[in-house]
Amino acid sequence: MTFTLKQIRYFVAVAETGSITEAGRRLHISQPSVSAAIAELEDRFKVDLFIRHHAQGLSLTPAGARLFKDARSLLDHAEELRQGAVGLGQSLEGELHVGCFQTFAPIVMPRVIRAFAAAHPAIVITLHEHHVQGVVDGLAAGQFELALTYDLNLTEDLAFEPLVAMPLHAVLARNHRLAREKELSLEQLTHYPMVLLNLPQSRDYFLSLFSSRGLRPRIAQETPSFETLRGLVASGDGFAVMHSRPASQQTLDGRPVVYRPVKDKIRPQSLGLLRLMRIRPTRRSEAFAAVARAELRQNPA
Amino acid sequence: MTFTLKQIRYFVAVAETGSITEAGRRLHISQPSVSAAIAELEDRFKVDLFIRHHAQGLSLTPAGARLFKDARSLLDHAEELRQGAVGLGQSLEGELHVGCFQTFAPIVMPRVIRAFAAAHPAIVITLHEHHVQGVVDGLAAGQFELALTYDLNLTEDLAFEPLVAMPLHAVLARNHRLAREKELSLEQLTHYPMVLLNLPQSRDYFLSLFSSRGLRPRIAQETPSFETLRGLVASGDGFAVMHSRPASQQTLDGRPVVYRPVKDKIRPQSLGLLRLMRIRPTRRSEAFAAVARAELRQNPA
DNA sequence: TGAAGGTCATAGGTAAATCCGATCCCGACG
DNA sequence: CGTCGGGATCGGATTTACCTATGACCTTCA
Repeated sequence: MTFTLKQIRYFVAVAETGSITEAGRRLHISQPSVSAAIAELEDRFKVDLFIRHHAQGLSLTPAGARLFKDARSLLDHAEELRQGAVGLGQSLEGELHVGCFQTFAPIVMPRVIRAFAAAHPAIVITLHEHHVQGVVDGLAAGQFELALTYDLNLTEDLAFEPLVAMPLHAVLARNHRLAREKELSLEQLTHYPMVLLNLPQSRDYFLSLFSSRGLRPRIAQETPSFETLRGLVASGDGFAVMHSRPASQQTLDGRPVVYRPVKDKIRPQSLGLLRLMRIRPTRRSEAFAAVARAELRQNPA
Repeated sequence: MTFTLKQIRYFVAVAETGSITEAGRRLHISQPSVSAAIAELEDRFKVDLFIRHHAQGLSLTPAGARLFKDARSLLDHAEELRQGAVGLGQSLEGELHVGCFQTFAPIVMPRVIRAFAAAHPAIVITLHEHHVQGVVDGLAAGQFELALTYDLNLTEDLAFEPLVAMPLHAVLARNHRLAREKELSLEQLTHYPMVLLNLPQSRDYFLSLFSSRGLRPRIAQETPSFETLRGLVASGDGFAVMHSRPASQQTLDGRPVVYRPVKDKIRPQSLGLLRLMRIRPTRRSEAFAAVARAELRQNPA
């Protein structure tokens, strides 16, 4: 049907050595094989590529000389692709796409990325922030090969490696009545209005924490934005509950919020590394996982 | 050892269709063949290129997506080479290298090339002028695949197609004593000084015309340049003998020369097309040969 | 909750391409 | 003229490519 890279390789070797026998030696292959490859190329292309000088090798025809240029460049191109392709899995250079649950992306990713950049300056990371299901979908769609997220919406073909246990906290304005308590119960909280994070999974999750205990908090506000949520809490619209707990106790508009542990027996949310079970990890993603482990285990958010 | 163009083709088809089965259909090939090709690529490169979604096709991993770009460009490159390669023999476009014996190159080539350019405007001709042996060597070395020359220095592996018989002429200044004669004999000429074309083959050839008849012309001047030769003749340095006979009777410096047939029985020199026996001609060189035949046969120099 | 249908992977058998050694052939060269 | 050097050809063995059939698994729909 069409020519072969191998034929092109043989052709280039012959053109370069001016001899089929010598080309065979160079390619660690027999002379008849090379001869056959050249003959087939000439047959396919309906052009004579070489002038045979009996008993003293061959030289290119004008047509052969033209093809020679193209052939070498094609071989170079193929070699480039091969280099790039093995690099795709092995090398610690190039790009790495990482997914992250959007709520704590601004909390943990800057630290992890900074540490990673220090360890692997040749890898450029692209961060993809999504809600929980979006992270899972992105993994499945191949948008990124590794993600930092909660152990939510997991399925059979996902491999989750927990890194940090994140217990539930209540978020309060510093002047909130309950801010005096060291710990809080969900029951206590329901006496006050609540501000709810409205993301596809989070919303149901947070509400279920209450409803499974027969509690029905009064929702004063909802917002899909984590920072807006903190702002609403700080300005007195109500309390909120969250697993992620930023270092800063200040909202973006400069007001103070406080975090108090929830004392109900609630399974801490697990922040960890998520990847597809069946996909073999690249060296880059392994490297990222190592950095994330070191960074988050020793120094959780 | 390394990957195959076919594997790349299969890979691209799968990436484009998002399905191994569909790619197989598109390639007119069975699904397991495609599956095997992909598996081998992933094995060679040690990277997973696709995420398998059971019962609903596959999608590219980030690594696969990177490779996809390179792969398509490599395929394009290969296709270009193929197009160019078949074009090398078949197409009436591109370049054609033609050799020509230098003495009559300025006489016949302009006409032939003009006619050829009219018939095949997409082919650009490169002219290589040499002495007779240089033309033969150039053919053998693949510098050009076709030449216009005399039937001299021919060997077994050269195919010569005579086009025009060129009888021997004497070249004289118009005021030369012998210019009055309609025809001349070599014997008559030897009474006057001779100007000799000094080219590797021509020199021996012209001298042998005389010596084989027991004549020894007196050489007044020698020159390797055809135009200089005519100039010397016109300015009275002597006569010359030649086979080629330009339309113009004027030398480059404007003086008149005349041509008179030589009446001795001398085999006319044959101007014709020369090519290598064993090399199959390209369509372009066939086209050139046709034009040269038409142009020179009907209207010899 | 099966059943049907679709997808990719694997297995086994066969056809084809690839490769090699031996040999032939043909100019070059002494 | 005989030898040599190198390309082409031949026949056979091995490897590769391909196909059909089948298995495993998932999705979808009744």
